[in-house]
Amino acid sequence: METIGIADTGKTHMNTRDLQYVLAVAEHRSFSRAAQACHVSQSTLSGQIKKLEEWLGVALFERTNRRVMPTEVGESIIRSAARILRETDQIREIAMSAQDPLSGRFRIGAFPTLATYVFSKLVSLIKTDLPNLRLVLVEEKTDHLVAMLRSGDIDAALLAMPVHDDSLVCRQLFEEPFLVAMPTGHPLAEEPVIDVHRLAHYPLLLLEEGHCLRDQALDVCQQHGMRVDQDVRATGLETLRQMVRAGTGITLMPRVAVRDDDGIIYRELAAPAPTRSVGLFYRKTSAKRSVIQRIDPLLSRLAASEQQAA
Amino acid sequence: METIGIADTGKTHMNTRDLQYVLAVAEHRSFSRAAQACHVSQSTLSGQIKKLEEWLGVALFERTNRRVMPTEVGESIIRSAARILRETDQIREIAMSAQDPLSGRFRIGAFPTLATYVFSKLVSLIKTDLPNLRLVLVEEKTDHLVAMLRSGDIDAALLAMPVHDDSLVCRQLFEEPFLVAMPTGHPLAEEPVIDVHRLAHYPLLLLEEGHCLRDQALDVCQQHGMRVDQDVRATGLETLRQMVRAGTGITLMPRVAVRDDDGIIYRELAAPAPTRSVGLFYRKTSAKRSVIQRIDPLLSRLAASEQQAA
DNA sequence: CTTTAGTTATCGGTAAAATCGATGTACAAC
DNA sequence: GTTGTACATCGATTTTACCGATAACTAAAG
Repeated sequence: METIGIADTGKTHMNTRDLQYVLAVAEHRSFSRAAQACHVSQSTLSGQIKKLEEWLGVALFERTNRRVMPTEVGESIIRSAARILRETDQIREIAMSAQDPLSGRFRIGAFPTLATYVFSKLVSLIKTDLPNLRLVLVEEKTDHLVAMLRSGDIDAALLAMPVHDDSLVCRQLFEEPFLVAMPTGHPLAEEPVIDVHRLAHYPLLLLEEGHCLRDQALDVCQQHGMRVDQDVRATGLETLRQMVRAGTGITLMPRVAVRDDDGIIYRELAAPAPTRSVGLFYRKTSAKRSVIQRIDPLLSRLAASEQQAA
Repeated sequence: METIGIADTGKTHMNTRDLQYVLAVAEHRSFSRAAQACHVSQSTLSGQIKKLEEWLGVALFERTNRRVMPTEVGESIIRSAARILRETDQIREIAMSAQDPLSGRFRIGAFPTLATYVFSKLVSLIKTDLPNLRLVLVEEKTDHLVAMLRSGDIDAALLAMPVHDDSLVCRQLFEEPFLVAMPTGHPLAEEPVIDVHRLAHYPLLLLEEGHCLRDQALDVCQQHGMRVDQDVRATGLETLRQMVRAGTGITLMPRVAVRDDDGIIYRELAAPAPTRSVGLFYRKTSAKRSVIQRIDPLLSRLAASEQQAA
């Protein structure tokens, strides 16, 4: 029969197997040899090719008993089929190389007053322990990070606890005390350890709205009846540090941000010292849990070294 | 379960249907809506995606009850899947547009002493009647054309009959008488119609080996005891014509090649005049039979106009 | 002309896969 | 809690792919 007109074969979709059959026939120029190559019976291969041809409404091959050759359309379609099979191979390759989740991309976020001090160390730890992991670092304020976590824009985030979001789970990493930062010559600098109540006399400099460090500091203030310098809103922790050095006031500073610094004196607070708790957050459903499980101990080591440095 | 490790799902091949499922989920960000869009039940779609994921060994989507989002690998694979579906669409388009065989490529051959005189007319006929047909013309000697026909390098050929090849079929087009071509002033020119036996006195100029016109002329010679000028072997019909004009000798010329020509006189041969029969040859199994059936009448008209011109 | 060896096409039965509908399970909102 | 809504799972059914045997055909050899 001529292959004009559309036969309803009930077939709805193409199968890569069929395309391989087609390519095999095109290559071997024989149904039976192609069938051997595909490890199916000749009848199966003939039948499948026939169905495909009926579905397409065109003959892919011109059959002689001595020879099988592609038709003109067949040639075009064979080229397309080859492209498709290359692409399916690529899918398998993508999947294969992703079998090892440690060689993928991992997007992790941290809020600004932590990110600066943690990311560089995190990067060097990851580089040695998980060299194939492509790390993407995101420094955003906490609210934004939570939104990104939920929408899948990042895989994990270092956040100050607590964060109330049922779709997320958390592993606590370290508890970090706040220290008092003051300019050299400040009256409080005379004591090696400062009782929180002493701070009531000195209005605290804070970061602008939205920074969780601001909220944490505000918490401390409210608990101990401290005052806040309402006129100053620093945009970043380093700016805040400069202000302290310039004698504008004093502030609370998380320990990660503490460093030897001309013009500034850091003093611990007396127990029970106010702290902030940092945890690693990720979606309960995250597909990257295996990566997270590997990163977790690294972060713990990082946390331990922080404690030790103090 | 984590998607690490290779699960043997018995699955062997990818189906475009599955890829459409994947794309639908990626688009609708929901299994149930995707299922609706694909006109299958949600259970089917879930099951198929799951099987695909197991086969690939990676999760394509991260599922929450409120949200479905592609994993990192998922994104890559979704892009590949989109490319594959585009390509399968193209296959269908190729097949569709080939439904009309009259818009394809048609490769036709003719032997040299015919091609020159027939192809130009054939082209103009096709251009008006089958404007979408892309015509490829091949001028080769008969043996080569037969080989090309058999191997599928051309779809049809105009050949001098008979051609003995069981894989080919033939439709006779026209029977073409040979005329005698001689220089002006030749003794034979005095008669309006020449009896074949008169030619015995004048050795015939012939084409070189391999040309079917040579074989045809040799046949005529043997049948009527004519002689051949063994020293001359023209490489083409126009060369032969120049030789005749130069007075080198006389020759037989098929009527298609006859034209008003200074220095040459053509004379018909007395009945039963020797002829050559030209037919259209194509493979029994040719996928282009529908095109051939449309070209056939055009060739007949061409043949008729030849007869009439005489 | 008959035989033989090689090809593709076809048929019936069987194994496997896709599908459906119903149900299970988890989560979020109220 | 309760309800609503999502995805996962299960068993029965339909559809599909597959095989083996065989038919139909061709080319070449006897």
